[in-house]
Amino acid sequence: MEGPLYQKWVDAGYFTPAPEPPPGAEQFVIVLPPPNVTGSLHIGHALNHSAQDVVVRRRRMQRYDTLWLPGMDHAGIATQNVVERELAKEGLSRHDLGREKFVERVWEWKAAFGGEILGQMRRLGDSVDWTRERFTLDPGLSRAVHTMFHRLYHDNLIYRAERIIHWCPRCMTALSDIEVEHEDVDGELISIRYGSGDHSIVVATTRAETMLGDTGVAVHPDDERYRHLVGQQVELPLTGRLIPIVADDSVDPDFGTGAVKVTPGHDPNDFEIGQRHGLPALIVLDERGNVTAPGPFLGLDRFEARPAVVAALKEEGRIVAEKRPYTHSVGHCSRCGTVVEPRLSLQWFVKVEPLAREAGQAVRDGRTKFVPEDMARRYFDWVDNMHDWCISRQLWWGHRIPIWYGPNGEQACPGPDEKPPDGWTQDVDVLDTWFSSGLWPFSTLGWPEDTADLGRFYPSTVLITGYDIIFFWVARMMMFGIYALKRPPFATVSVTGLVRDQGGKKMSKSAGNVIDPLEWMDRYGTDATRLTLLRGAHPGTDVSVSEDWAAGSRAFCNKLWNATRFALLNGAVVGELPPSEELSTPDRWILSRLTATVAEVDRRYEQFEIARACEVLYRFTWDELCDWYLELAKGPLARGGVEAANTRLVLGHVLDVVLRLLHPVIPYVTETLWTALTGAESVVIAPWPSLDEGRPDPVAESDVLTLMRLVTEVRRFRSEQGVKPGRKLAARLSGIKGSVAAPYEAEIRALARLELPGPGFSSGAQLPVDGVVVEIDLAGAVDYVAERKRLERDLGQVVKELAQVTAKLDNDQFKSRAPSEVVDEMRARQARANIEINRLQSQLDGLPS
RNA sequence: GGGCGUUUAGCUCAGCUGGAAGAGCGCUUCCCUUACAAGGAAGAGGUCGGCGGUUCGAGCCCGUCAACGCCCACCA
Repeated sequence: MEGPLYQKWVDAGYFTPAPEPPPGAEQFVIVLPPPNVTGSLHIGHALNHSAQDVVVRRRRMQRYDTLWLPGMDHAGIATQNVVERELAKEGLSRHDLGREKFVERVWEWKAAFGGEILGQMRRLGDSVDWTRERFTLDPGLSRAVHTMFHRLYHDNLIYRAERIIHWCPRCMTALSDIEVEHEDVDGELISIRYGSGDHSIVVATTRAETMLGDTGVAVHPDDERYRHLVGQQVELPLTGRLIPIVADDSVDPDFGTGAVKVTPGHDPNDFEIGQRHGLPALIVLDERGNVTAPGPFLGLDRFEARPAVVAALKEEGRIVAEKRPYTHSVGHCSRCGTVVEPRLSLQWFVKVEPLAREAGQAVRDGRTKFVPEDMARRYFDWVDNMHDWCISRQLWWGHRIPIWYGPNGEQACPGPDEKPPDGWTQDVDVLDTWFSSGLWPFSTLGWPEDTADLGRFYPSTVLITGYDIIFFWVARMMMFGIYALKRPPFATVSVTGLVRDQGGKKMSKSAGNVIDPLEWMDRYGTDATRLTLLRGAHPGTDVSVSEDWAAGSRAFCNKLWNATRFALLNGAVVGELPPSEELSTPDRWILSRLTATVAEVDRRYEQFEIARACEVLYRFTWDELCDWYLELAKGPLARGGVEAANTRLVLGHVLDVVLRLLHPVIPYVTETLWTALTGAESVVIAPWPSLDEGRPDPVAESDVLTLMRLVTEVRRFRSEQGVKPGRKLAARLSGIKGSVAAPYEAEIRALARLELPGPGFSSGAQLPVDGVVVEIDLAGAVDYVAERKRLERDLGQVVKELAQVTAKLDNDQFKSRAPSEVVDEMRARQARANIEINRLQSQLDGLPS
């Protein structure tokens, strides 16, 4: 039913806000983190989108002016890689096509295969406004990107400089810090002697090949071992070059030999040392990672060059100690896994400090709140320590940098409506994909134009996202939003955890523990999949999911289905409820429990405690509604008359309310059941339940508790005595007259399977409960076979324990106690066991055969 | 190297401001009772990671140790 229902909702326009904001309605806007155009729905999306959908659907039912805007990110490197791989199959590279043709090809790819995830979002039930779908490369959004760049440039917040950046030799582009993943790698620390005799110094390195680019050696200024060498020159092996020894505070005298080889062209620290001491930066690796230094290594790949350089050094007797295993952290390209190479290169940067300061301030002064609050700390860690952001990428897929260069080396940044001077050429690089993502909360609404949507829907109310992207994405939206519109882009950032497997491990393809939400939707249904994830979605904490949970969620949906079916078969209707005085105690009880449920569910939702809300609803529906109320309703329904009419109304009402409460979590099942129950158009646009729809009734609650205790006591007695569930017991309920349970004797008898006492009744067992005594005639009622089996089992257990007494004492006690004590203890245990055996045996003997 | 988090029943996890230990799954026993066997009824199972402290009272607060996990990072 899922597909047609979703289509019905879209066709009816439920997810699209009214053309004009309804008078008096407050806005509720949620920012969808735009998935990559190459993406496919994974379990993390499923959790995140479900959580967002819950919040949005509830607000919509509460009659907020609600917008959830969908769209996709062009995902620069990721997408370009996909298309490049496709071209490779045809034996082509992007250079064979040329820039224009290649970009065309990417657009064709997008039209044919991109955006698969949008269909998957429909499937998941995301109640997004498809009429406002956006893509980061749409003309409007590109205009926003250009405008933003233009403004930042003229505010001196964007600059171009030669810096050491992370370079991916496979993608052949610069990367920002966040596109690099650090991983511990086992390497070797190699000690090399530079210079000779008194004029020599030993340095340590893990990247031997970079020595080809060394232009100095640095030591700590206070290091006595090397003081005499500072200012001198040593010979760089294999090259014959002389390089100076400099003194620099950044050197740790306790690490390695206390002397550092300085490679300003390929190491960020070394670059800074080089700047301080006027050491030139040599580039010895090209953009593919091949050696460019003249000599025998020219053209070798960096990983071929490393052993080759070591071998050559060895031959010259330059390797001092044996190479030592050394674990250190190495950066990898987050897109392709290639080891990144630090490389000096001319790139564009955003000057982050002033923007990040504002972004931090907005959270510090409470304009934007984190839920849970602790998550703000992670955010501060990030915004307070951000480096300048490298935004240029040597790619073709993306927003081209809006800078033009003149014939004499001038540069200009015209605005989106200005023309660059004739004959000038545009920068060939594109912008980091996160640059446009950072504008998402307002570029999607028409900024920089002063559109109606922008006024109506900015800033947004809440952002719901996993903590894994707080840093790069959230921080960037905050910086840009505050810069462009003077207000942070959202009032609340609600953080969800990551989805993990049953062992709490992160899901990854290599670990083979990935759960595919699409497969779950096939096997358990979309609603069960959503419920499974949401039942674990405590704010900010990771969710461990498993098949068991999914099966449990499916069972819940099924339970709800069957309960509603039962209600409809018995004529449940939604209508005006009779006054409480006319209702039975169970009717008043369930209405009272409903009030409590509405109140608690609402409170939990309000605080993003979706898991708690689900739990409360689960408990109410299953334990109270199905296990007790439905059972208690069967009597009145069968008896007919006013009782039955009232019960039908109460049942219809309770289901009406509980289905509306559940709708945000399990939209499809609730839509089907609620429309069947009410005959109304759709639960999507039904009003959110209010407290008025329940009736608190402490007296009914306590009375029904008594009734439950009576039934449960009898059931326990039956179970313990081995009475078959099907067998009815003759019983007298003495003292029930005048008790609160009096009107429900019939219900109690039905639920506990008790018959009226007949002639010759004899009271064999008495169960006192709240002033009522249930007297049961045991004649012929007890299943002595079952009782005998039970006693025999217990007896066997005690005999076994007796046999183990000696062994247990050996293990546990013998060493630490005096032998006489041990013997005493053993005798005591044997005595206790024998008493128990005798007791059980005599009970067994006393049973009728 | 820095920061954060977790540790409660066999498994996965709740437990709000300290006031008599909870759920789901699994397990045991019985039951196809006309909404539901993807179900019903009744049970077993925990020294709340260790140690120390505060308190009339600690799963919850403080200290400390341990194990596990995550994030950040320009340690040659």
